[in-house]
Parts: sequence; C-alpha cells; structure tokens
Amino acid sequence: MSNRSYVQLKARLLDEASVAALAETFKVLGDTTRVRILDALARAEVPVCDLAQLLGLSQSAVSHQLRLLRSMRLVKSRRDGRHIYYVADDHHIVGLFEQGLEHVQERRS
Amino acid sequence: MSNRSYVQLKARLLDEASVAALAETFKVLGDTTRVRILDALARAEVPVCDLAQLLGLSQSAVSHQLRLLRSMRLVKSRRDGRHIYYVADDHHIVGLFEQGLEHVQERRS
DNA sequence: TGAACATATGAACGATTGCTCACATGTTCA
DNA sequence: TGAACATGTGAGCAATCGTTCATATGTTCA
Repeated sequence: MSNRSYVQLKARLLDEASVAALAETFKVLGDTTRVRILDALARAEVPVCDLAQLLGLSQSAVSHQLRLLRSMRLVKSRRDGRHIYYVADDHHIVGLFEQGLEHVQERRS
Repeated sequence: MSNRSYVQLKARLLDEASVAALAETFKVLGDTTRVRILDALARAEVPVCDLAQLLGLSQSAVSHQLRLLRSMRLVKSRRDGRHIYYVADDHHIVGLFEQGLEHVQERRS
C-alpha cells in the first residue's frame, strides 16, 4: 500500500463518535433476546407480562432488556392501568432488520 | 391484549433460525474495533500491518478480529508476497452501515 | 385499607468477549 | 540457508453481559 493511499484512506475514515454510536446501535441488536423482543414490538403493542409469556422469558429478564431498549429509544412505553404497553419506536429499526435478513438469507445460498 | 391478537402475533414472529442469524450478524458489527476495520476495508484493500498501524491496534488484535470477520465472510483476503491484503466482501454491509448511520444521526436531533 | 397483580431494579453469578503475550507458520531476499 | 518481515493462533486475564433471585414500587378493586 502506497504512503499516499494510506494517508488519504486515514483521512476518510469514520470519526470516533460515529464509530462509537454505530457499534453501540449494532450491539443492542446483537442479542437473540433483544431481537425477539424488537421483532414482536415492531408488530404489536404488548404489555410486559404478555411479552414475557410470548417469548418464554422471565418477567425480570424482559424488564431489564426493555430498560436498555428504551434508554436507546428503540421502544417506547405507555401505561394503561397496571399494565405498561411497549412498542417499537423507530422506523429505522425495521429497515435494519430487513436489510439484516437480506444479508442472512444471501449467506444461505 | 386480547387472546386472539396474542395468538396471531405469536404465529407471525421470526423463526428461531432467522433470529439467531440476525443477532449473530449484528453482534459482529457491534464492536468499535470491528466497525473501524470494516469501515477501512470497505474503502480500500489493506494489508494487516497497515491496518494495525492505521487504527493504532496491535497486529495480533487485528488478526484475531479479521479471522472472525472472514469466518462470517464479511471480508476476504489475498496474499501478495509476504503481505496479506484484506477487503470488505459484502455489499450488504455497506448498506447496513449507511442505514445504521442514518439511525445514529437521527438520534442526535 | 389490604390483597393481588404488574413492573422495575440492585446484587450476584456464570458465560462470553477482546485484548495481550508468547510463539508458530509462512514468505522474501541477500 | 538464515535473518528479517508478515501473519496466525492458543492460553490467559480483565471487563462486560445476560440472567436469576429477592425485593421495591406502583396500580386496581373488593
């Protein structure tokens, strides 16, 4: 690799903040439990207890993950009586999911 | 949530294999070192030693990550003399990066 | 009000991750 | 061939992660 290309490449790399934000976003999606939660919440608004039962997880585990997802604004919540309904809060997420699926499906062939 | 909606939702959820593949893909992208490596290799074909110097990482750390990225076919390699050149091997990755960046940038506002 | 239900949360524990270190493998060239 | 360079890799370690358990908080309704 020539010294000139090396310098030019270095100048074009993503800045530190973008790298960190990008990795953080992908990291949240990089867990099967959170993928399943987001998949469900992208399709319907569901209270925590139903979500736990639907996915066969403990209420506590779901609640912990929802806190993380909410802190990253990937889901939002709304209280109705003693239930708290969660739903996906980001149209980009659906796009990322679909593009991720495309990638995964291409791998199969 | 009505019992009917619950059953219908459960039937529409992603299958287990897709969930696993999706999470695995995102997990690989969920690390700043790998994001930086992929960012560089999406722009140019670079030998390992240059990559390490470019990113300020040890040769060993880069090599370990490249093995992972190659096992998932996100990068490919080519030997030329004693150098081994790596480059991104997936057009979907660039799309995922861009969509991830969109997401990240929207968060700022 | 108090029992029952729904959710949140902190501590703790085992599992996984990403790095370093030491060294093996592979290539060039004098 | 052997020294120098480039890369790969296994072991080990500190840090992070995801879960469970116990318990706190918040809401409903008889």
